[in-house]
Amino acid sequence: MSVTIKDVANRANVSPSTVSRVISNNSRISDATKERVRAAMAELNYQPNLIARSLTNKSTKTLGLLLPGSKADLLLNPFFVQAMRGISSYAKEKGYYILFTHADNDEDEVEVLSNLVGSQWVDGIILTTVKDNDKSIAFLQYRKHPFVVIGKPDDEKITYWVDNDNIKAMYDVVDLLIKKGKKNIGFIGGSHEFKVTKYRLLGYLKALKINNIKADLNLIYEKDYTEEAAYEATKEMIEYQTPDAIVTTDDLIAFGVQRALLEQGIEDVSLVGFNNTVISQYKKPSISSVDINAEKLGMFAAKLLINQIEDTPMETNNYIIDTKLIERDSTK
Amino acid sequence: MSVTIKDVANRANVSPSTVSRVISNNSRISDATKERVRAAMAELNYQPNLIARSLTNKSTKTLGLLLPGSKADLLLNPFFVQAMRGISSYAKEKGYYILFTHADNDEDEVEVLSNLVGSQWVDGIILTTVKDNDKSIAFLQYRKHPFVVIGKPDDEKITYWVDNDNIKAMYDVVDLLIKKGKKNIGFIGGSHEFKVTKYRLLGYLKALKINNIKADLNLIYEKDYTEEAAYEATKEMIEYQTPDAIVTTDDLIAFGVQRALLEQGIEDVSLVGFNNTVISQYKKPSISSVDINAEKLGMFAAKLLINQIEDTPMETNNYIIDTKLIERDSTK
DNA sequence: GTGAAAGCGCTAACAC
DNA sequence: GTGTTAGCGCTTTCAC
Repeated sequence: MSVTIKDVANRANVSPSTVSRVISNNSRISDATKERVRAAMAELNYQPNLIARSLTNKSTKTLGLLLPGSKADLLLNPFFVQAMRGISSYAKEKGYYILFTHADNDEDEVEVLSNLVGSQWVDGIILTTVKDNDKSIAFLQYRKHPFVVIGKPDDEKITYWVDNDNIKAMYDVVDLLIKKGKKNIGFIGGSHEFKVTKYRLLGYLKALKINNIKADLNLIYEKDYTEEAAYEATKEMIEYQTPDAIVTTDDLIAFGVQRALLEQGIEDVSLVGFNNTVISQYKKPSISSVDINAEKLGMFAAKLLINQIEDTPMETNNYIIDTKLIERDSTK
Repeated sequence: MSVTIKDVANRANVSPSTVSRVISNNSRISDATKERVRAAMAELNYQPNLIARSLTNKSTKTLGLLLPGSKADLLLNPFFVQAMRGISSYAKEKGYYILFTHADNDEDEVEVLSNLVGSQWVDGIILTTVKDNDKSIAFLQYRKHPFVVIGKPDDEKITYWVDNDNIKAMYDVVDLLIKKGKKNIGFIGGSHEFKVTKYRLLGYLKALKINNIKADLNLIYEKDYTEEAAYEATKEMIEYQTPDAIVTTDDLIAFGVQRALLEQGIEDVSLVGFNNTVISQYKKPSISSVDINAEKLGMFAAKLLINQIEDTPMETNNYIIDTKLIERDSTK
């Protein structure tokens, strides 16, 4: 049997409520008893039962982290891992635990959330992707459960979120390529279903427009988030016309593009990925990539969520995290 | 206010205990009332409060996953990520949540564990590394708290654990190299502090012995788990003598070795890593590596732990997970 | 400044 | 079969 607040109370010759007050550092307790209680706690090696505390407080000091279903490469994508690290660090600092869970597929996601929320197991939830018309966001909004998403949601005014400025990030990349003399720039993105694809496409289009280059729909592809889909898209694109640069929305996609290019013996096409994965620097040629600062995204997500849970006044409902193009041989 | 068991009871005109019985599918409840209660639950959209349930049951159906401190590359090492995936899948299937936490450094680790255990927040704990004279294991043993470790512990009879057969895995690698005609084989491992280093070194020594090759201490290094340390070790080793093969205990180490070799213009030294990271296949030349099946390690760790928690009779206190050498250009 | 008592939502022993 | 009751360990009114 573990030691409870009652045991401490007995030992210190006070009532349980007094012990509770000492724990929460309540002011109107005399220093003398405070000392006595603390001593008793130390002697008995008392540790509060957080479950019991959670039940009374209706707060578990736990954040739910939902990783998306379906994507087999989920945990292989360093983005999630780095984000988790940021979340975990900040949460720990603030005394929160992280409940880690994953959906088996897209349909499963709301189900998982419903259990998490309904069971009252977590004070808030962190979503790691945003889709068009996101069912999970809709659900959490409906349930009025605190949450934050990594990615810019539809209703950017209401929802709490953190994201990079994806339009600008891609704009800068394309603009740079144009300044370097590239004129026919292809775009290969992941599924349009993901917001991030959309915003990066917008940045691409914007850069073309400002530089008076007409967008060519035959140079724009939005397929799956896989190396294979990107490989196929590239082959198709090349059949129509070989661009002098290709920008992508993910390193994984860039890998597929590079494979297709090399196979065709094409060498002078610039290439840019996103997420700055470790592998991109080991490719031949090494691939330039945009570092999205995932750990910082995670940290600030945790921050927004915890502030929200604790009703800390906030000046904003979102944070924009800076990005940085890491140039390598593929854009030299 | 969320709906409680009482609300359901009122609605169905039964007592709370009856509702509770329906939830746990207790046998001696008439089908009629069962139906009525179920209907009420559905209408009210009732979801049990797991915190309350945990308090009475003294079980949270949550597993604590502790990731080690200090190592900055913690989450970058795909081993942990893959293991997490295996753990998470199995746990979910069995209705358990995963509480994810990390220590900031080695001293912090017992502290974190103590809080986790003392707060009664988790039913069991998964440790992801084992050290010589492991403080965390000692602590959990002392507290008699269910736990399982990934890695072979000192007291392999008592503790529950999963691991690869690291002696055999390395033995097979070295034996294969010898069969291929290599005679001077170097060993570069991570810190001796980690059990895994020790076992792999044993496998290395065993293979040499069986093949009547005398071990040469100048060809054996145990340093940090970093690319840099491996790079330095290799340079030192070469100064003494260039081996015709080098085996390592981690891909990261193999990368450092390869860098040193390439810099010296040495090309005919076979090289083998461990963990079969994605990067190893993209290196030039691609690096052969032992796949340790981390996801399976995680799955079986979860299995052992949950069985232990639920007092399911078990025929064993450990599982040995198979490994597989993935041959690439570095051993061709 | 401190204690008594009620209550958080659930389960389980004990009645009937 | 079903209801009554006590209790899990804590916090928090409300007394004094």
